[in-house]
Amino acid sequence: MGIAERKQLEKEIIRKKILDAASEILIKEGYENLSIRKIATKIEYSPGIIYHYFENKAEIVTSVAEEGYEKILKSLGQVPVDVENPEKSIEKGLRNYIELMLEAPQQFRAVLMSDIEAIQEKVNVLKEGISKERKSIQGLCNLVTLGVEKGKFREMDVELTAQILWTSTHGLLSRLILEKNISEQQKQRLINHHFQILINGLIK
Amino acid sequence: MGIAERKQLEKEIIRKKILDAASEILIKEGYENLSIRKIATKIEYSPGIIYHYFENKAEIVTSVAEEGYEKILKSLGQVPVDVENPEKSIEKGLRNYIELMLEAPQQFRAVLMSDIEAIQEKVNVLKEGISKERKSIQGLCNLVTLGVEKGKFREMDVELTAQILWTSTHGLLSRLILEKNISEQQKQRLINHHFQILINGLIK
Amino acid sequence: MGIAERKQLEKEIIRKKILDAASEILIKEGYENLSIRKIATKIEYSPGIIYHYFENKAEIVTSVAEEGYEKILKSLGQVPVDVENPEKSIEKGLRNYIELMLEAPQQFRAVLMSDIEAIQEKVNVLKEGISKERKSIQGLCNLVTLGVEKGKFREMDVELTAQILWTSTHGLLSRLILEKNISEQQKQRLINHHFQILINGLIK
Amino acid sequence: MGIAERKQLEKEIIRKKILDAASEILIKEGYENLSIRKIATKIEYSPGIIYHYFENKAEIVTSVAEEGYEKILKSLGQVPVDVENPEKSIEKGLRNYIELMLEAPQQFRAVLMSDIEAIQEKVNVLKEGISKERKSIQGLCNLVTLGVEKGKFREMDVELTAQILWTSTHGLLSRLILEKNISEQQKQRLINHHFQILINGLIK
DNA sequence: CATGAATGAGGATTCATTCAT
DNA sequence: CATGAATGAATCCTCATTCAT
Repeated sequence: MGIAERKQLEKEIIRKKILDAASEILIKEGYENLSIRKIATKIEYSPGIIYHYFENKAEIVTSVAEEGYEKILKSLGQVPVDVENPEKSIEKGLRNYIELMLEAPQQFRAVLMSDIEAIQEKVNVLKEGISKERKSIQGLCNLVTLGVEKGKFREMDVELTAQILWTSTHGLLSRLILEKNISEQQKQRLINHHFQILINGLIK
Repeated sequence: MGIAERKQLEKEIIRKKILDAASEILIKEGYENLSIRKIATKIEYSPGIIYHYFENKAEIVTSVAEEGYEKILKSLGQVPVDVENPEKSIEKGLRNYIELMLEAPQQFRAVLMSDIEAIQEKVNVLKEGISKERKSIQGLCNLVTLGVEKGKFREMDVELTAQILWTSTHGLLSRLILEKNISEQQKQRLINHHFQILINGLIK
Repeated sequence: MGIAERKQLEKEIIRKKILDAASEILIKEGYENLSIRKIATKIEYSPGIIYHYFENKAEIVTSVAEEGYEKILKSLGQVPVDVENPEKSIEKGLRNYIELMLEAPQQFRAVLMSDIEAIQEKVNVLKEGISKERKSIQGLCNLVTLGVEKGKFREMDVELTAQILWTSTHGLLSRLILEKNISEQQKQRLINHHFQILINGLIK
Repeated sequence: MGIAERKQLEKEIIRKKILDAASEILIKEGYENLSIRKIATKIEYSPGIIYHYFENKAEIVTSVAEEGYEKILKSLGQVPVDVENPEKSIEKGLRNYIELMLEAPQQFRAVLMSDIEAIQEKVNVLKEGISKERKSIQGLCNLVTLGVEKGKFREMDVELTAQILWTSTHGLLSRLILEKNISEQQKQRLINHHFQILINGLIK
């Protein structure tokens, strides 16, 4: 490994450190409380140094959001496909997603509720043809297709269906995150009911 | 009109001015960029005067949110009930709601996507028993009840159903607002599909 | 009573109201928290009106201090003279004073620890010949004179003695007021010891 | 001298500058008129920078007070002990103290007449057992003990005596500081008389 | 490469005071 | 006589960013 390479690597490591610190603050304290100084303190470097690795604060936030989005993607993709009961796989994947996000609600907010354009570009999901770009949506598409082919689901536009499955779940999730004081039991009831309606909405 | 009355009226006008300014900033620049100073500049008064009309910033934000929420309520309540086809009334009401919110997207964000406690207290919707407090949910409940009684909808918990109808729509709406560059046509396709799945999810 | 007179009287009443309100705030919340607005709210008038009765805030504070000082004076003068044991009267008077001030510590601070010139002019006590002006010091002087004449006290400058009796007591008192967390018992021990030393300092 | 050291030194210098500026304002204008902005203007820096060197305003005030308190301590401790005549050492120490404080009257006020909790914690003197904590009181205690042992002073509680010696002197001093227009001669007469009474109050 | 001092602008509030009504 | 709206300056403090070292 040449010197240039090693330097590049080191640079990557610090970048990672900064992003991790930012992520942690975002997760623990929310976007309003994220500041360059806090990041610097956390990584035990000076505030100035951060500007060697990132143009400005916005770039950090965007990068964190990207990382967060990767996580989201994975949660949806990791579910093993139950070929006979694709609706079960859909439900499982989305439940996975809900659980994961409820564990890091501030990150969810940062990624999916912020209005920073750079983030939204990375995260958008409603465009026609998006299933070719986003693996998460693609996964849902595959499962829907399966359901249709098996004759379990109604005939319908597959991508649109995947999108609606996702936006609906997203809606429930964002309210679950914003509304405090909801009992665990009520949460579960809501989630269960959500899937009852959605899955029933797919089935013939 | 007496002097006292006129003064009262003038006071109301300035209050309104402040709220309008706040609203405009909220709509154009989002919550992060709302400041007392900005409001003052907009209405061409000194910052201090704002505290004549409002206790503090939170009260302003809350008031704006309340106004926004009133709008939301109305959109859901104004739909005439089609007794024979409650699912049509549900869809109409929620479509109304989507349209209205798409016209004032930042206000929607301010009210329904902000994490300000004072606001959330006024708009929370997931609590068990909420249908007794919120007219909007109550309206949905009535329509669902109707559908069940008519034998059109499956037997199910009415309040939970109303809540999920709302959160799902909320999810689609919030993504429609955050994702730029979606064609009008795609928007309509998504909205149509959304209701196809949801309504189908209710029906026997 | 003529109209002019009655108006004068009314004016006095409001002045009194303002001073009482200011006094109450001073006593309860201290000088730092005294504001024109708070006074206005308390007397249920508008802030503006206060400037009809007083030049500015300083004048109010000064007036309150004067009132407070009157109180202080009285506490020292009201003790019945024990001709045979003037040292007992001295102690009683000063103990009276301590007790009174401990009940209204903020007022004590406002009057005796503030550095507002106008107040200090009314309250000074160290000048040579002050015993002719200040009844309180005069009272102490009389008691000291009595002690000297009876042959109980050492021969000494009477006015200086009265002044030192007062400043010493003032010193104890001001520390008692500023230092929190002193037990009642310790307070009493200090006060007792204070008089033991002082009185012993007078006696032959 | 290494770079780090020099930087450290420079930092100390600015800290000192800030404290000096604060001290000066305190001395000239009193606590009510001390503000971060004023300090910044005086040292010709921006207000923000002050927060590099101090957590907040309170820390500045506390630091100034500490400095002042150090002075006080020294004045009381520097007097050589006259074993045969401890009363002379007591008087000398306290006279020292008076002189020193009269030279920096507003600093005295800042430290000993302010009601800022953080300061009071550092200078309180009336608590039972304080002689173990405060060297100044401890010094007085030693001298009093000496006097009692030599049979010159009456038998009495040593700590209480030290405390009263201090509070009495504090009382005289604070009045000397607050009352303007007292002739130098009268000042001296008062101080002399003060010690005559006090010392006589100790002696058998 | 890294520091950390420094700035300047901005954040929410509070206040004494003035003045048209 | 009395109001109360309005100001302007002040309060403490925080922040993203820059830049000499």
